[in-house]
Amino acid sequence: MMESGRLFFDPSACHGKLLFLGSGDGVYRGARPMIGMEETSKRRPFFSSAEDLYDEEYYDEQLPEKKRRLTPDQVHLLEKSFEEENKLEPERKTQLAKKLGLQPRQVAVWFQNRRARWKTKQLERDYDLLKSSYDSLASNHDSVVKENEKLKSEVASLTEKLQAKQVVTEQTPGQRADPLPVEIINVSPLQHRVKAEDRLSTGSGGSEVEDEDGPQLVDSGDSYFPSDEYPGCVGPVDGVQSEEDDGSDDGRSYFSDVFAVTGQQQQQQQQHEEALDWWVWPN
DNA sequence: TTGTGTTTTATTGCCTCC
DNA sequence: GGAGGCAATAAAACACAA
Repeated sequence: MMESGRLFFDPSACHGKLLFLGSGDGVYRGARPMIGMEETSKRRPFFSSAEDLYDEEYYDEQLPEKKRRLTPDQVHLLEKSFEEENKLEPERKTQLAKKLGLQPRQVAVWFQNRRARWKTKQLERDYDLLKSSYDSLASNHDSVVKENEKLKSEVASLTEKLQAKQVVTEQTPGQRADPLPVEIINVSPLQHRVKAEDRLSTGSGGSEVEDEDGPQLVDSGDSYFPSDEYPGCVGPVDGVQSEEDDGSDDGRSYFSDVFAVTGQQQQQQQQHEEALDWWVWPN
């Protein structure tokens, strides 16, 4: 029994184009064997037993150039080896080839194709992770928009009440009757709430909020979203910083400090990072 | 049985690294 | 320049529905 060719064909004979029918244009068209369709009746089933594979008689009837699948045992060993290290050093290639009764070239090709399959799967996994991450962010965004709408309507309602109250005080002698400043109508809902509360609680009439463009809420020591009133809001507002203020720009989401990350999200993040670690194969 | 889709084995050409 | 890796691709082998 031949050492290297006992299981399958002799791949060394397959590397050239001599065994293949030419396509006529000199261009290689793939591993077309020199056998006719009548050979199909001699096809070996995919899951042949090891005994069959060592049966010389079985292969004597086969033309050597026929493409064959590896046995489950061979694939198992190759998979184990791939798990240990997905790249193949020359020495390991030779050892594996001897062990499996294959040509080193076949082992190398198997690893090459296996890496390609792994990469495809990895891309699918990465896509799924990114998609779930996006879905989660989109969901958060929706809830923020709804909360914003709710706050806006609350501000409008409070403004109406405030104006009504001022009308009453105007008609009452001895009371201040300052007209509502125009700016209070135009500021963002959050700032609006701050200004209104400043006026109502301290009576100072002043406000430290000057910039209407950004969410620059000055630290007053209090949360503008009392947890009992706004259970959906996590953490004090003074934790919100503008991007300019934030010296700890580590590339993470701006919202990560505002919205608590769920356990699931943390797990997904960790999985993704592990996946990316895997992605960079060691050399 | 047959047509069709998927998986596996293998080749080719290009690129990078030493 | 040779060795090895990867992407693209071909074709055999296989699975499966009609």
